[in-house]
Amino acid sequence: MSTAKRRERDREKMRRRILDAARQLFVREGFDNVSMRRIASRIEYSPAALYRYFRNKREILSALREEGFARFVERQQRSRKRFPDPVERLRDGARGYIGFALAEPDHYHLMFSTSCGQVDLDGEWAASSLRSFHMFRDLVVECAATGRFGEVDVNALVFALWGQLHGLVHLIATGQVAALSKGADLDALLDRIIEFGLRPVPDFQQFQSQS
Amino acid sequence: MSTAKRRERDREKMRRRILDAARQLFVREGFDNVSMRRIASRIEYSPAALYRYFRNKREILSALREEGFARFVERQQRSRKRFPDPVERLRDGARGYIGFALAEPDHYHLMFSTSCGQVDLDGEWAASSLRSFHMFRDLVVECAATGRFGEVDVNALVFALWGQLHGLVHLIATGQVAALSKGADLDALLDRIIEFGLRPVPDFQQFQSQS
DNA sequence: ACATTTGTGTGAACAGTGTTTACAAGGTGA
DNA sequence: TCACCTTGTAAACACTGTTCACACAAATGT
Repeated sequence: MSTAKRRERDREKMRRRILDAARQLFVREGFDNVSMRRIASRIEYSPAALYRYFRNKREILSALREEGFARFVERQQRSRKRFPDPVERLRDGARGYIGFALAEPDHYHLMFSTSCGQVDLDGEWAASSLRSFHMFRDLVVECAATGRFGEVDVNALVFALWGQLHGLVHLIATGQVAALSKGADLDALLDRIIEFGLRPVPDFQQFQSQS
Repeated sequence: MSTAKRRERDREKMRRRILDAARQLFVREGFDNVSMRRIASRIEYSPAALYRYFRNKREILSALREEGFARFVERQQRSRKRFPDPVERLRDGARGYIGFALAEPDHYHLMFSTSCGQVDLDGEWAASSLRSFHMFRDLVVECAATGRFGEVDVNALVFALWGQLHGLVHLIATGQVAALSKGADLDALLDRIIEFGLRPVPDFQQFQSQS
């Protein structure tokens, strides 16, 4: 009776072991520089064993990405509760995004950089990625409603802000910001960049000053 | 006497043939999915022959990237002459950058996407990439001088604008803009995004209206 | 003219890759 | 006890990037 469930658990345990081994290796050496044989030997199994749990190497990466997105969404949603002002949340979200890329570069790279060669909008990606996209979109809609960004088309605003964040994080994650602005206070610099990106439109009147 | 020069020319011709074959293949199938054997067979040589002209596969990619950057810089410098106003040039540069990514996705991908796995700041990249970075930086400095972007630190401004552009192009190049905003007029959307990204700071007075 | 050096192309091999397959062992359910 | 199903494996397949000893031709030195 319960053997089925125990076997299910064992199976999940094995998947975990594979994923953990794979993540550690991928992160340290990059997806392409890690072979199935290495992953297998790290958990002391034969290479073919991995194929009982994952269809192929890419599927291991996909599973790790999925986990990364889950962690990311969770992290962002925690901040969501704390700030009532949507712009404040956007600011915090940007910091969180950058912080995530800096604090967990392993997950970040797995999620966004690894295997850029293939643009994969084939389902697997869509599932977890679309969720965070919609989260972001909703937030931007709220921000647009404050008038801070003028009458701009929401679609344009979404891509402008998303692209901005995405690009900045990319520059940071690839070390170009650090390399090209040596000696500067990185945290302060990032705050200035974020603040500039969120600057209100010229004719924005902030009428909700405390009262 | 002239035999040396002729041999040099022949050598260059051979390099060209290899590069052309490699580019066509890389672009269509991605760096990792193209083998040295395929490149070789496409120009009807043995695989080992390629190693007389390039140290390894990565060096072929590097050479192609170099060419891509040359084309890019040249294209941007042409626009540079046409517009006296730096902000206008920035706008045009952004359009040019996006246009380049859309019109020559092969070069674009070769330059920015391919082989993201390895962050390569090892000389080869620095040479051609730094040039276009400095071009961009100079332009931003000019823009900052107009006051349009307020008193913001130039460094922050550079990364804010660069990241913005970089991220946007990435979203476009990976098809996410097209996919997520189906049916919208892409050109108009992009213009709105660019315009939003270049919006002046709230207290900017445009005192140079014609006169 | 001859000998020698130099450059170019090659087949075969090496060490590695992702993945498949035929097969063995062992627990599960009837 | 018997069939079944899952898990693990060694061996193989068809690749990969790269190297090397070797052949051949053209350029050079004498």
